[in-house]
Amino acid sequence: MSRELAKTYDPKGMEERIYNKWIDKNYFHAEADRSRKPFTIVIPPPNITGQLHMGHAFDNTMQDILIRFKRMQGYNALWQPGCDHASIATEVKIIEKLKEEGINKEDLGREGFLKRAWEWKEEYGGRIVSQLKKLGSSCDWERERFTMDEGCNKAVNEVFVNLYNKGLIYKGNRIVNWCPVCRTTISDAEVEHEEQAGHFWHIRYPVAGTKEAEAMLAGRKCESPDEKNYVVVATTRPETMLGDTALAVNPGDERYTSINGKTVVLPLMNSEIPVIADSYVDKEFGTGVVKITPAHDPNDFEVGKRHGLEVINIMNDDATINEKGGRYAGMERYEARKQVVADLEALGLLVKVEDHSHNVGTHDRCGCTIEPMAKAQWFVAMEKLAGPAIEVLKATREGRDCKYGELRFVPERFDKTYLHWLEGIRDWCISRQLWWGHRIPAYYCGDCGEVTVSKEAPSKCPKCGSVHLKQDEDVLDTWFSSALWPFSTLGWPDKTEELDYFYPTDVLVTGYDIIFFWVVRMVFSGIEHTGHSPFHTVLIHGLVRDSQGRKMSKSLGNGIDPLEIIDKYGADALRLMLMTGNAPGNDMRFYYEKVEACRNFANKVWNASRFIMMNTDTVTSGDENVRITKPADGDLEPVDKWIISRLNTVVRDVTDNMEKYELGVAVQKIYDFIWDEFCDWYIEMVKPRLYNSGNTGKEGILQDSSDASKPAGSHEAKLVGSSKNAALYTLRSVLVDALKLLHPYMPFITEEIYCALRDQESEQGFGEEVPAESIMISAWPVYSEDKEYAREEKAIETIKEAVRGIRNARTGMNVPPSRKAHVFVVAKDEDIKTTFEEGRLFFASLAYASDVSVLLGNDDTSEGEKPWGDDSVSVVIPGADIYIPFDELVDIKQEIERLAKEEARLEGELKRVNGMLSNERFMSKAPAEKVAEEKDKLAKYTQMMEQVQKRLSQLKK
RNA sequence: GGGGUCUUAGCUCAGCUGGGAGAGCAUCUGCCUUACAAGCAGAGGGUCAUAGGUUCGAGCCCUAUAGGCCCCACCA
Repeated sequence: MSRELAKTYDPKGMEERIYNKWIDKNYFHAEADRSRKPFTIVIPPPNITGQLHMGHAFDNTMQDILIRFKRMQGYNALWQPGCDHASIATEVKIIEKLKEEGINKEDLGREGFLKRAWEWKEEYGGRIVSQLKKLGSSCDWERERFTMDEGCNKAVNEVFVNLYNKGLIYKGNRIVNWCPVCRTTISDAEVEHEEQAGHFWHIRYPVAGTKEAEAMLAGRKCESPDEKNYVVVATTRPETMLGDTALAVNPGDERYTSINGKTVVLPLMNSEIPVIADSYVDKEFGTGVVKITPAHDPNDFEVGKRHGLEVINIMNDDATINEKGGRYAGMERYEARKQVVADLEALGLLVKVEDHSHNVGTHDRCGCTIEPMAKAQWFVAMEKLAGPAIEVLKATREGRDCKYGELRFVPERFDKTYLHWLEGIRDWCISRQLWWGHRIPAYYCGDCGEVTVSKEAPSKCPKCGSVHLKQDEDVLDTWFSSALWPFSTLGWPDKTEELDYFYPTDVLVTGYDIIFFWVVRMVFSGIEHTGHSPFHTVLIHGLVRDSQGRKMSKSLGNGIDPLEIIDKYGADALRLMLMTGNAPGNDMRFYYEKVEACRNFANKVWNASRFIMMNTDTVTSGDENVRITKPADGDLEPVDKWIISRLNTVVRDVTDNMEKYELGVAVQKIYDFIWDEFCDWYIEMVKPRLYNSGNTGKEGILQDSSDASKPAGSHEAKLVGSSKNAALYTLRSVLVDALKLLHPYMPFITEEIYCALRDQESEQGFGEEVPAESIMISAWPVYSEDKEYAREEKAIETIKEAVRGIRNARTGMNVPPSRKAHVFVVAKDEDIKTTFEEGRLFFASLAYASDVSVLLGNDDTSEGEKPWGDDSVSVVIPGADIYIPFDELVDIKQEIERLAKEEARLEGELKRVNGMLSNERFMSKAPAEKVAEEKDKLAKYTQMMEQVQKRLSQLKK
């Protein structure tokens, strides 16, 4: 029974059916198994709030390709899936949804809110997973995890307590990035800097005790002021002066030695503040005097610490001015700025306003301008953790052994990004003023104030015994739990079999935009808690942009939904499109034309397979005993050996490329092999053998046989004519291997065809001893020296050259394919003659020949007798002259022109080759191989040149 | 301010450790050749940004320049 393929490739319905089969068969599942080598990838957990976008499609296609490739190579491949709770992103969405219902989160209270959040998770958490399935992702769904599940929470608490006890987590009052919209702190990595046009306000601060100060305190302009009694400060943020606690000058700045140590009166606030000297101040910049606002600037904070200055936070959490800001209290920060400037001007204290562009920090999520504020928060001390994370990469790069394992980036250039970030890293603020997330396991005693950090909630204060304990209200940065993902998902901190077997994992696949957020943190966490880098390779990819090169974004509305593409073109086409034609780590653009091209390729594969199956059917159907069998080497024709040899090379190269993560290059080779070599050449070459009954002197019809190649112990089998059998067997076996190479990229169509081939009743002709029940668990093809046929490769190349030459000449003269002609091949030697004789049948068909005569050419004798006649088109290829008598169709003038063009081309080649070979330095310094190669070319071109010139002289007579 | 990256055919991009410039799309010319018109056979089209250097040999390595993009950075 054979299963027929539909006429046109149509992924609809097929993909889902196949995916369900894979799930049913449990192919994606991996168990720890000491007898096999593991290969592990942990998925970058998508946010539960997320919808599959092109970035996910790109990222997960790459992972699936690697996993499927390794699985077929025999590795015990685990792709560990799961989702991220995405603390702030999710909380924001839930708040939005509540808002629609007219509820705000405080109404619900913490517990009520969390209940809603978990409901949300249940509702949307599965959506992204089902979308990943549509893409074909072969994740081990039985092992699906969530960054906020019980196990991950256990890991988080373990790590927090552990780091706290080591002094690597601490609570401190420091400047943090405060988002006034989200009302929470964020980490440095979440701040985006953007250049903004702003101003430089030059402000006078009067020296205390002067008449200028008196006037200001009295609330009026000073009449005829003495500039010497003012200190002028330039600032970009005048409103922060409300919290100034000093002015600072450089200790070496002679302009200001006289006022150093004196006090000035802070305008508007009318408090006295000192002028201090600190080397932080740059003499060259601005006026050389800096206002110091320790509560709202990280540098000022440091200066303040050095000089024991008061830290006055003048803002509320929503960035309005608080009661410390005097009469500006209640104003929004930019409104306050306006008012402050106006008031200064009224007091005659504004010297000038300059245009000035400066960097402003914004929150990457909401875009709001970050307010630096001094706050008591939890931090991870980074210096000690960063060291090993730097070392493991450097050691790997320098080829040194490292006790933490290995770590490399592909492409390599990203290790600079990684190192640079780590080398300049500052402590990581991990507490967030949110509810959705891992709550900080710190407990405060209501009586003695003792802080207890503990995995389990303590029942009483360990210091005073009080039971009035209150857990910290804050939750952890979402990346704190993601950082543990490679090992928390495998059971850590428990010593599980999975952890022992699958960890450290192998490859991490992610976009370059996630290196700081996630990769860095996984590496130092992995090393700190497990002693190993969590993976040896980080495969980095770029962004998928729209056709104009813009980032896909919601606000632009230029996003393309991968699910729509899958629906229309199939997941295979989308996957191929994402993997093709772009270099590792580079961004790519999305074009519908590209997807279409990939869909067309799928159709090509589909139809080639259909062709092969149809031809198998015509031979085997109607007679149960007819089988396609593995041909003896002697039954293979040169074309068969040629394609087998070519495939063999492709197998080697593709495997090599994939092992080096060159996925785009690899698939290009598969594509070219299938389309150009297999479909456009091999199938065409083999057609005459399939269609004609009598060919090449070998048996072409069904016959009884007692051939030894008959499968042992089989029933009375009939063999197909051996040439036809060899052709069909080769077609099928090459197709199967090509499908296998393609499978990681296009899993669905390759599975569909593989199974159809398998079902077709001709198992011995399948191409492998025992076909697997699914291509995804079949064995990856391996290169074999036995499959190299150098002689046949060369022979077929020669024929291809002849065919191309003939087609070219015919097109040049506008000869339609229907106009067949006798083709005379005059071979220069026996080898070439044999080549054409052996290939006569398909050569004739490809060259539109009515008949082919192959002669052994002898330059001297061929002069007289010319069976092809004078009015012939001639084609010169290495090793042979080809003549096609077209009589009335041949325009001698045109023919001369064509040959003259060829002569000119050869002349150029000869000039180049001769130039190289006459260059003494080339001859002495270039490798012998290269020199020999050039000598061969010289011989080839010389011969061709002679042929062309001879023919030209004949024609010109 | 530091770092990275790009500049190759009309468009979008490949080109792996240096050894005769490629693909897809687009354009032009023929073909409904019984797997495929989502196809087949051909064709045109590129001083590989510019200038130096290393080398027998450079799209590829080095330096500088111009332009584009990205990331990082506490000069108020």
